[in-house]
Amino acid sequence: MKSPLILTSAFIATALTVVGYLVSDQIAQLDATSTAVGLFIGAILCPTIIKLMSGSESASGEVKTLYVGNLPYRANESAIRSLFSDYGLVHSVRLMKDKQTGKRRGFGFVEIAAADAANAINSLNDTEFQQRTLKVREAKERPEPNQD
DNA sequence: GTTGAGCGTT
Repeated sequence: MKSPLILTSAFIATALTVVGYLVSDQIAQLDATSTAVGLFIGAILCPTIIKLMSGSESASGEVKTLYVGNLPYRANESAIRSLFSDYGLVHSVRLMKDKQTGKRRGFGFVEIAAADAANAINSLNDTEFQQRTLKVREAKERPEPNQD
């Protein structure tokens, strides 16, 4: 999962070196060919870098954010992830904690595949989890684009 | 170490 980041960093470093070399070459010679090559590489690098940066999530498909409330304080993210993994492909789990005390506030957000989101909600909402009734709904705020 | 309606940070 972290290999693409390393490859991307190495790629960007190499790209910056090439661009810097071409710019220096342009300043030294003011050659039209090196200018064209620099512009060509720049035109190739920009979309590539942007695609590498934003393509890490769109490659796994649509992801929907779910709100999970009434969680037991003893519950951890691993248990929630394991619970939702039985009904859909879980992308990430975030249990919100108080920024001042660091204690758990009893609710969190689960990013799951949009195709399995409704299934997870209907299957886990108002169900018992560690002696507590879960509240599973769609997240009100901070949705990802492409929701139309 | 406690509590119990709610919608959030890199």
